[in-house]
This record gives sequence, C-alpha cells and structure tokens, in this order.
Amino acid sequence: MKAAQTNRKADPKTKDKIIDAAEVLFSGKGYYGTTTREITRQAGVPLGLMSYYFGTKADLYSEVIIRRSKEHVAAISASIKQAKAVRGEASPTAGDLVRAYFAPLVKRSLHSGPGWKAYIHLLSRAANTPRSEPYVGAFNETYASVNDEFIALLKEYFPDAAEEDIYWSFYFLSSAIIHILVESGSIDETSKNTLHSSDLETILDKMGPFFEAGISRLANGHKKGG
Amino acid sequence: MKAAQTNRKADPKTKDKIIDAAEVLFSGKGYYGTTTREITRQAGVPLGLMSYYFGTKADLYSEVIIRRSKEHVAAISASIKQAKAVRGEASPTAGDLVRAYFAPLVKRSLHSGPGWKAYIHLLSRAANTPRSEPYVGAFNETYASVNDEFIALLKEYFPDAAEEDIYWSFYFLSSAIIHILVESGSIDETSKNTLHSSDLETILDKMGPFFEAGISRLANGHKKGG
DNA sequence: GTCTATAATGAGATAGAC
DNA sequence: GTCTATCTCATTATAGAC
Repeated sequence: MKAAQTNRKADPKTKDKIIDAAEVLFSGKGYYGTTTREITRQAGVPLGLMSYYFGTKADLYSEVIIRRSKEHVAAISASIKQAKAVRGEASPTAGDLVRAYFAPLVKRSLHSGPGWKAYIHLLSRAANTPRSEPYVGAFNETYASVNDEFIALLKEYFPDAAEEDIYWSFYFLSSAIIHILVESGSIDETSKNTLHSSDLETILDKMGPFFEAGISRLANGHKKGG
Repeated sequence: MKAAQTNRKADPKTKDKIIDAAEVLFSGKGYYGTTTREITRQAGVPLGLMSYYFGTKADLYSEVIIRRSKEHVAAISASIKQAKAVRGEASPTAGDLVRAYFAPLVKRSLHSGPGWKAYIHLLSRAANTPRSEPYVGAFNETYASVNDEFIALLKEYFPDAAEEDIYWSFYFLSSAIIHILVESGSIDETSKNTLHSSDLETILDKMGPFFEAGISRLANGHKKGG
C-alpha cells in the first residue's frame, strides 16, 4: 500500500532534509569536494537513505538543481516579459532589461533564505564548470530557455545590431553575473574592504548603466550587413 | 646507464613531468576531482615520487600556480605599463587599457602551448572558487598586484570618477574575464554554434569597445563628491 | 633519486533486519 | 520508510629496498 506516502503535509520530509544539506555542501565545496557521508551526517539521517531516495551522488546533485529551477526559471522569464510589456508604454532603457534579468537572482540570493543563497552559489559554480563534467547536465538544459528569451528581447530592442554582437554582449553580461553570484570576495580585496561582493543590491544598481552602455556600443557600432 | 640523464639539457625532469600532468588534470576536474594517482600515472612516474618532490597534494597545487605565475604577472604588468607609456603620445582609449590587461592572457592561452592553456583554465577555476577553500591561497596572493596596478591606471585615466565606480567597473570586467577564460562553451550554445568560447581573439576585439563604454558610463555618471 | 609495497583511512553503494 | 553493518574499492601518504 502507498497509503503512508499520501500524508497530508508532513514536516520537513527526509528527502528534503537530504537535499537541503546537499545544496549547502555542494555549493561550498563543489561536487567532488562533497561526500555523501558528509551530506547525510549534516542532514541528520542515516547514510543508507541517500541511496534509497536518490540513487547515486550524481542523481542527488541533479535533484538539488531540479528542485528550485522550475520556479526560478519561471520567475526570470516573468521578469523579462514584464520588462517587455512595460516597454510598450514607458520605453525602458536597455539597463532596465539587464535589471529584469538579474533581479530575480539577486532577490533569491538575498531575501529568500539560506537555502536559496546556497542554490545561487551552486548555479554559479555549475555555470563555470566545463561541459566535460558529467554532473552539470541538468543545469545547462534548464536555464538555456531563459537565456534564449533574453537574447530575443535584446534583438528586438536593437533591431539594427548585428546578431553576433547581441550574442557577445550577452556573453559579457552573463559571464560577469556568473562570477558575481559566487561572491568570491575579490572586490572586497581590490577595494580594500570598502566594497563587498555580498552587496548584490548595489551591484544590481551599477550593473544596469554599465552593461547598457556596453551593449549599446557594440550593438550600434557595427550595424547589420555593415 | 645514467649518462643520458646527465645531459646538458635533460629532457623534462621528473618534477616537471608531475607538474605538467597536475596542471592538465586540476584544470579539467578541479582540485578534489583530481587524484594523486591519476597525476602520477599520467606523468608516467611512480606514485611515491609525488610526495618525495612536493609533499602533499595541496602543496603540488600551489606549485602548479607558482611555476608560471611569476613570468605571467610580470608580462601583464609590462603590458599595462606599455599602455600607459603610449598614452603620453597617442592618448589611447580606455578600450586600449582593457586590451592591454586581457591580451597577455589570450596570448598564452592561444599561442604558448597546451600547458599554458591548461594553466589559464586553472586560473579561471581558482578565481571562481570561494576563499574558504584552503588550496587557492597561492593564486589570490600572486595576482593581486597586477589588479591593483590596473586599477591605479583606471583612476588616472578617469580622474573625476568616484573611486567606487572604478572598483565596480573593474569588478565587472574581471568577473567577465574569469568566466570567459574557462571556455565553458556557453556562447556556443546560445549562438547555436555560430560563435565559440575558444575564439579568444574575437573576444579580445569585442571586449575593448564594450567595456570601454561601460567603464566610461559609470565613471562619468557619478563624479567625485557628486 | 627511484620504485615497490603497504599502511591507514575514506569513499560510494548495498544487503537485510526492523 | 528507517537504520545498522558491511562490501568493495579508491584515496593520501609513507616506509624502506635499491
């Protein structure tokens, strides 16, 4: 009988306790740097349950990403679409589009609890991992769609730009975002501790104008067929 | 016979064979994803020699970075200084400064052999690793100086800019560079294989104008004491 | 300096009682 | 669904012959 599984709403399920612990550990020490023993110990469950619920370690890693990615991808997509809708009325700047793309990441990293912060770190790590590593498949497949949406919006916004310059512009933007979200502390060092990589709100504000200028330069510099 | 080994210019010494193999493996699978057995097997030397020459695995990792970093840091520094010197005569753009910073990385990744390419990948990985990881100390200490030099040059070039906007600008630039150098293949995917993350020459050309515009916008947007 | 053998520990995964 | 015990193999590091 499956009756036991149809419980109304049990408190933190064992399965989620394992994912929670895995999320934090994978985000801090990476895939190979994290052991299944550490995960289950942190989760307060016996080692055997990890295999029971997830199978292999790589399967668990995928589950960590899958758990939040659906809602997350939808939120980014909605934010982008809203920026597009507003455009019809108030004609937002390219910086507003950049902001719409980055804001859902910032919001979750700062205001949605420690689980989300760990998840965002994990995403950043996965994005900076070579495709040759087998365990990052889930990440790449899941987030490709919103990137395509954003690029389509940029093409619409800069109709005269060469397509490749739109791609390069997005590449520069997304590359910067990937390192920013890992919050490595590099700007704390270079600024002699006056600025902080954890200050994503300020980064959000600075990023709009900065990348708007960059994208505009590239997009307007070499026109289609020029 | 040992005569062959006492040759004037002995072929790759055992120590270097180990570093060579470690460089490639660390760059591809990271610190925890690489085992000392794999390294010595790849190097074609017995396992015991690794400890004999380097001590621990973390020590070896540091040696991999130290071996090339001295010459590399000097090359970047020289490139920056040259850009500054030229400025006196021809007044280069901010894009030229960006180019001077990035070009020594591109040159070594593309035209200095597979060892250098692996090393550049490794740098990028190290830069995207949280400071909490113990083994990345060597990287951060070594490259801090050239970053400071470049920032000083930007301050000189934008004397009216608020200091923090110089820091943020450099943060956006260096963050993008970090992901670009790992050559993740993300732009191959978004561009449907029309552009390539391995095409660092084109990236170098696109990067100058793009980040010049971004830095100028931020630096001129909010003046000192404004 | 080189190499073999092995110590000591930790890893992912599973079997089977409850 | 939960937990203990364990299998099997890989790991870092070292001891000691050559």
